[in-house]
Amino acid sequence: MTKGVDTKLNILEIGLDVASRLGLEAVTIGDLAKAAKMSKSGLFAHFQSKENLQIELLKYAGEMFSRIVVLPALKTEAGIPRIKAVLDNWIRFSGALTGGCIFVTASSDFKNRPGKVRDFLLKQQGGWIESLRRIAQSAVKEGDFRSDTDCDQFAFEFYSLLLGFHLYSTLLDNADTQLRQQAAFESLINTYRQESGTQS
Amino acid sequence: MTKGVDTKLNILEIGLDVASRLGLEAVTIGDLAKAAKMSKSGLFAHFQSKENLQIELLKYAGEMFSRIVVLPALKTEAGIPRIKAVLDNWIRFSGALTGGCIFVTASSDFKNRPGKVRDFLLKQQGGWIESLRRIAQSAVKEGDFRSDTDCDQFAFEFYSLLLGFHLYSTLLDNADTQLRQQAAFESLINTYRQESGTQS
DNA sequence: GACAGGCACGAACGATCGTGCTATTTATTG
DNA sequence: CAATAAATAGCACGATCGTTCGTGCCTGTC
Repeated sequence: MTKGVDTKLNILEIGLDVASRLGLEAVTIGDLAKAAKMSKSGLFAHFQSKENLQIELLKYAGEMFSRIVVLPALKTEAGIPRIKAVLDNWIRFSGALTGGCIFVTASSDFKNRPGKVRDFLLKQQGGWIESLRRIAQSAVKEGDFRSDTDCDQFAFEFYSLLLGFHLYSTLLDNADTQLRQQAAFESLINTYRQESGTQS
Repeated sequence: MTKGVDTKLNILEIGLDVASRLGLEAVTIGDLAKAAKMSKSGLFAHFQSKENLQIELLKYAGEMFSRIVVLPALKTEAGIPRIKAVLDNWIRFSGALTGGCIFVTASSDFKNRPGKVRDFLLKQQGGWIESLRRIAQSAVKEGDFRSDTDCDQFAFEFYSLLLGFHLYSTLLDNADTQLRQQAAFESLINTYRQESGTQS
């Protein structure tokens, strides 16, 4: 029973990279089998359909996302430090895949492709935005953000910056992107910052 | 000579919508032919390859983009009003296609697909960002933006907001997205605004 | 009324798509 | 080591992919 699991994880690992590059819909059973050095049917047997494979890829990526981005951030001091941690972790997660964050790619891919994959992706994205909202809220409670902060608005603006970073760093290979992202983040934080104590 | 051109424009019009929904790579000659009520071969004859079709779609979309987004903005009063015009026009352009802005979709689709299509898209995206930079620069000259403004940085942050809006409005069907976008835009503008005269 | 060119069509190509079946090999267990 | 179960491979399927080719229909010119 243990051999199958290993193989499956290997497939998912490889598939994740392919999906991040070419898109979740463009992942082909044949290509994936070739990349995993397996036969088409041997690989296919692990999933029961392509749709299932796509969902399992998203699930696998979701666990990776929690492990790398969310959970470590929650162990970081609440408030602005935690938000900074989310940013750094997200960039690390996105950089770990050849084609960048698979959720961004998949969102573009499935925005108009109804079905179980889209439904699953929507749930994941909803959870992610909700996480951002909660982290902003903890920053309010901590006194780092102003008490009248619209946390959903913050989530929107923060995620937007990530999307901008993602496009710049995957499509255009602009060398300054990291610096731009850094500057934009600090500017965003300053917009929400509670003006107590020293201020630059 | 005029019949062929008409047909071709019709194909491009339909293809643009399909490409905005499913992605530029997922546009299938067969599907497109069905949508245009033509035979596969009849449609194919207008282009000489799929790659060519994709490039012509981008070119067609680029002209539409200039006509709807950029040119009208340049006729608007320079400075913040012009920037606001770009924003409004972009949202209108994006909303005119079922799947949103085709360049955002295509960027995700071709970020790791080397070839002529990607090269062409890159040139277009470079031009667009350059336009944003220039418009920001004119806002500096007009005295609306501070004189130490990093115009490329503004372009990055502005485009990021558009990407955020795009994802929220195509994938998630959040009702508040338009308001979020509006608030984020004003917040962004205030970050760059020259503090001369009255200020809210 | 013969002729030309532009335009669209149907049929067919090799390749590949996702997905079943049936063996055969490989692991696990008694 | 034998028995059993799990994992993989081989092969074939109908459908569709991008592309080519030959043919016929229009429309206008001499």
